[in-house]
Amino acid sequence: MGKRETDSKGAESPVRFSVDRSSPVPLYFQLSQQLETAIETGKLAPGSLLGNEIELAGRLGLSRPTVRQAIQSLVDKGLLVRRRGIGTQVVHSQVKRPLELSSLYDDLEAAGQKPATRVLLNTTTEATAEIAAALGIAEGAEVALVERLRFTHGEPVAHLRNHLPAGLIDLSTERLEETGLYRLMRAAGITLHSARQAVGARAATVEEGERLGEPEGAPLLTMQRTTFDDTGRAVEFGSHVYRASRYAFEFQLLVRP
Amino acid sequence: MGKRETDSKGAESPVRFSVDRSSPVPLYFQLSQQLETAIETGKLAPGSLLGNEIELAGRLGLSRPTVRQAIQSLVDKGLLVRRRGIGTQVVHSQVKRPLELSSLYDDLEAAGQKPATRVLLNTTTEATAEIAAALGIAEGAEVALVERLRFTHGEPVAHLRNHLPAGLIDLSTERLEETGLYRLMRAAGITLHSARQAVGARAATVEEGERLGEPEGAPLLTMQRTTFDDTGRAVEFGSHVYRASRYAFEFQLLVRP
DNA sequence: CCGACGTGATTGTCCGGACAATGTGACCTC
DNA sequence: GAGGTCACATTGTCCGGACAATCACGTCGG
Repeated sequence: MGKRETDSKGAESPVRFSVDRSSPVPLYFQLSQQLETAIETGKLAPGSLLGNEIELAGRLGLSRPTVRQAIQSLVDKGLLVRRRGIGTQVVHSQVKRPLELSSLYDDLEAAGQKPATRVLLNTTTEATAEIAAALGIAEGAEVALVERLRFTHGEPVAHLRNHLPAGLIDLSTERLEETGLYRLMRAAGITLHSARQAVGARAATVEEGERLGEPEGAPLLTMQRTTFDDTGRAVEFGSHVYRASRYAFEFQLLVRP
Repeated sequence: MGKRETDSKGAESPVRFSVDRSSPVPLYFQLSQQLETAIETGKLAPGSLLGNEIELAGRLGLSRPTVRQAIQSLVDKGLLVRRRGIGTQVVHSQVKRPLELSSLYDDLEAAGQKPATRVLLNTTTEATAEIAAALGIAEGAEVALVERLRFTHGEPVAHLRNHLPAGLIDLSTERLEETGLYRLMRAAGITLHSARQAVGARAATVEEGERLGEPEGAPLLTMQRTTFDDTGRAVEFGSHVYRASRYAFEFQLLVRP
């Protein structure tokens, strides 16, 4: 298919933006949200120019740095591309989410599935050497241990095993069956910052097969993840197993030059 | 007057930074690189404060916006955390790479392995419906097709199959055996922008097992990836298979609030 | 003794301007 | 007509300043 599209550059600012100076929401954020909405709804066509920053600033009654800040945030999101001497263009690829640190629960819910959780285990134990190393605590220290089965449409999808430092949050089995672990942590005031992940595959053991409804030797997706909050403290270590026949990781990622 | 004696912040600047105004390298970038180096080498200890922006600007002979720009770039990388009223802290978790869009070749090379490539196929073919949809071209259109085996230490690690729009770059078999595909594309002036990936697992077929030295039914990691350049054009569709016993995806990701 | 309050420190937001670097397109020369 | 040259448009970088928002901590009052 031809890449060339009708370069109708005549369409000058079909979209009207405005900011509310009495709002506590930062001006650049108001603008970036309006821009993002216009892009997502197609009001700003892919490939179209955005109009130069100075004129845009003048039209909105903002300064150029403020407009630049708004634009930059969308460039960081991958929605816009700046070209010196040309202007700022709307990227016309299907950018969705640049791989958020989301729980499986959120993933499934976003995919329109209705996730359910069965808590198999909710207790405390002593950290093994592996767990202690991942969480940065002493071997033998007390840690919370949660094992869950995650279902969609009544079918098991994954077996989730999580270790958390003792006393970090209150893990009620009821709430664990209602929502995802990350939501509970965020609700407890923990600000997640980064995670280190490893994704691999292996054959199912007999026990794993029984739990997940797969035969022995069936391929399973594995993920191990250590999550850190913004102080650098490890707040969670997860060791998860997914049915490869039912689940795959899908994500979008951006290039940061 | 009741001057404050608790001047604890004064002892917080053991590192000296400097900028070269005659260099064509932007000042904020010079500073951010020096900061990054200081963090990586441990000269700036994890958890330590950075000294407030105004003082830092004055010490370097820069303006505060410039210093802020340098700091912000490292905050975006996950190396620093800003706290209003407190200061800017060095994160003390082991941040490595926030999941770049890298080729397997670069991954292996960075891991200290010595990757080798054998080109199995380097030709053109007609796009199937799946390929056409992934690349956004017409079904039956001509596409380049490359199949490679990737080795480390003489052992096969992955089987890579790539489809590219016809005529995008010149795919010489020799260069494909020397380096990775992404490097060739970048060298051809293509600026990679984003990619959509799916990672899953499945059991090896007989043929796959023979190619990779695994028995039939062995678990394999699979990845499908469509890569886009900054105009939104799809430049590559890859369908890859990795030996799960020899390879796993490892990466770090950041939370973008 | 303990909580409310204020104060200082620091980052967050915003402004207006200046010049540099870069890519496009028209113009000019050969 | 082909190719190089130059003006123009646009983003990139940088400055100096101003005020607001937020957090830690010491002080004061109950």
